[in-house]
Amino acid sequence: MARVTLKTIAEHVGVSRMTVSNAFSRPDQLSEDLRARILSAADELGYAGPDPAARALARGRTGVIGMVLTNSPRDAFTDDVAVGFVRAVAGSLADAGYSLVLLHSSRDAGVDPARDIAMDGAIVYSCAPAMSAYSALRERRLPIVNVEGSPLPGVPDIGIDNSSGAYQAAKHLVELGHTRIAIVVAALDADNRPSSEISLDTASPTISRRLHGWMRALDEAGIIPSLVGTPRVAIDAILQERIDRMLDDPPTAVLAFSDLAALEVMERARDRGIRVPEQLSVVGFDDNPLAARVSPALTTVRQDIDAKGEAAVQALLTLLRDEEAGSPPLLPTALVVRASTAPPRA
Amino acid sequence: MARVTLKTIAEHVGVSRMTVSNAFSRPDQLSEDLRARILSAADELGYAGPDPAARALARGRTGVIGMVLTNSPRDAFTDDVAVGFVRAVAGSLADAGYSLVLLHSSRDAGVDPARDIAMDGAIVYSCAPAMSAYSALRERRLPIVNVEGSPLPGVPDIGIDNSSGAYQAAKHLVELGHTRIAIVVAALDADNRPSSEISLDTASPTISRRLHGWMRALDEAGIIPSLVGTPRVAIDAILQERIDRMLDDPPTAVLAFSDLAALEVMERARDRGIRVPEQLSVVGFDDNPLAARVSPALTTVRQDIDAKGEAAVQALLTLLRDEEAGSPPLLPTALVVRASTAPPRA
DNA sequence: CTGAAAGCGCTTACAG
DNA sequence: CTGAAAGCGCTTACAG
Repeated sequence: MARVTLKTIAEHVGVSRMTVSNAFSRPDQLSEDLRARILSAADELGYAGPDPAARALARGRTGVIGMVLTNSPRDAFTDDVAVGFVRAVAGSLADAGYSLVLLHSSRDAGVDPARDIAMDGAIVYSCAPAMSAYSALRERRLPIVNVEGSPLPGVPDIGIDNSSGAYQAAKHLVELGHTRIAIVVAALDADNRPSSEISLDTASPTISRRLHGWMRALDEAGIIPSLVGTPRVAIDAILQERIDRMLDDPPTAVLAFSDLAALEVMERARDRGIRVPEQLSVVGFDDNPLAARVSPALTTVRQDIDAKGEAAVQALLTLLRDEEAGSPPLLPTALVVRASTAPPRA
Repeated sequence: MARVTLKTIAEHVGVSRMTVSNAFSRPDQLSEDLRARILSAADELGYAGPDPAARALARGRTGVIGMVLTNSPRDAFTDDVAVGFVRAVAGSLADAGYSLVLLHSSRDAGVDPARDIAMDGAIVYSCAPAMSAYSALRERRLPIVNVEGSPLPGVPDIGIDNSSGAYQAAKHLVELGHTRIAIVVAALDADNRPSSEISLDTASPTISRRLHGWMRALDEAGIIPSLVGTPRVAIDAILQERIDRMLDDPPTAVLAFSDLAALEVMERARDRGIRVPEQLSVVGFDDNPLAARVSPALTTVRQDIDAKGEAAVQALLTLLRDEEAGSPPLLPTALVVRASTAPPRA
């Protein structure tokens, strides 16, 4: 049995293909009675509706929006903040009738989703401008929105105020009286070295901005922190080992690039009998739902991930309407003081 | 400036459109030299490669696989297990050169992704067979794989052994000597009633199987548990309130449908000064990464979510190759005893 | 309210 | 190694 198409239905009912098309896509273009006859014939013949691929070509619209994540989906989905962002974006997109496709960066088999997947636009999340997916999207002249990335000419940027949040976090430690402070980051290769001795350049725009905020507050207080980091973008064995080394001669306070990293520090401190916050203050970033749950509850910097997702989708929808979309102001961040920070012991 | 297509390049170079097509899609079909000329002309003219929508129509293949989640992406992504599954599937799919599109169930604006998005196949996760997305996919005769769902004729099923895992969990409590046991679930409306008094029918196949396992072990011991549940599929205010009510006159042990629900019970118990495990034993399900982290560490049932994702993708790839794909055996589950369970106090 | 024409941009056999 | 023909299944103006 050949495939059932508009044509099959048209011949069956005795009308033209395009009347059948109208029956599905523009109900107001034909009489109710004729439409009912067409629909019931379609049903009878097992026709599920116009073929989406053909429709996409003819209409020039797919209903799909792509999302480029820093790494493979496997890595990205171990990061709670990234997951929260995907969730918010998928939700807002669904409200607008779009579906979200996850674009991996292929190094693998000849396929490059950013180049080969049919879509109407894309959201690029926390990516270095050099990423190949990025250039593929730009070459296709697809509408794109940049989230927590480095600014690119002509591309709307969405992001939180990382720098100000980090500044508040570091300032909080300074005000508590800490002077021996370590900073724990990813995407930066640093094994317990003073910040004055190593380059603060990192491939991650987000971490770069947080570093900037922390350093500004510490600079103001004349404090030179030590840096603990891993070249990878996520918490890995290298970082864990370096955190351990840091705890051999612990600072009195730690600024971590994420709540997950902060928890990592807290757990390792606990294993060694270093008490938080009495002996070690720890500040996270993100306000992961976990942060309020652990004990001691984590002092951290809150960001509104739902708002970020919504803002990214709104900017993209504006672009899809062929309107200009500027970059909205940075979304606010706020220090949330809980129980993991205290003055250093005398 | 008109859009740049194969034709533009062909005219520019002075070859036919299909030679240009070959340059991109079948490099072995033309001389290296000609191909280089074509590619550089394309580059110069700003041609990003064959249009994916047109290609999809001509090839009958999109490179996209859909995923239907129980609810809106917003709900699904609050569930760690679902997120882990999406992660595993997206990863395995990427390895095979496919991208994952998240399909929401529209009740909203006329679009129904399961009907309207171009894709090569779909994975249906933990859905009731009645879901509209389901029937849309079937009508389109798309290859589909069913995960943690109710069996459907002709559709491969992937799932873990929920029933056996739950049996082990309940058996563990029985062996510790518990007789006053409560079961906490979602997707089942039950406000602290004995299991003998209410129907165990639930819309969730997963919870239904877990219930079956728990009840079997308890039946064997002659124990009638009380049931605490909410009609919604996720933890909500109703469930929290009913858990609170349960703790007014607490059992000595709780079987929870997920680790998150177990944590909910533990937190509420702590708030009231009910000690876990001394006064209340708690068993979760899933072995969420959190489970080992909380204190006391949670006794739970482990499932291998990565294996589940990989199995689903393998089954779908088999179908896409036009081969028969049967349902593999249920993936194993195993009780992991940690610190949240103990014998009841004398 | 209905239909004939042109086109969306590519690929798949098939010839030469 | 290269190209002319047919087709993928639909939709968009435009006439009538």
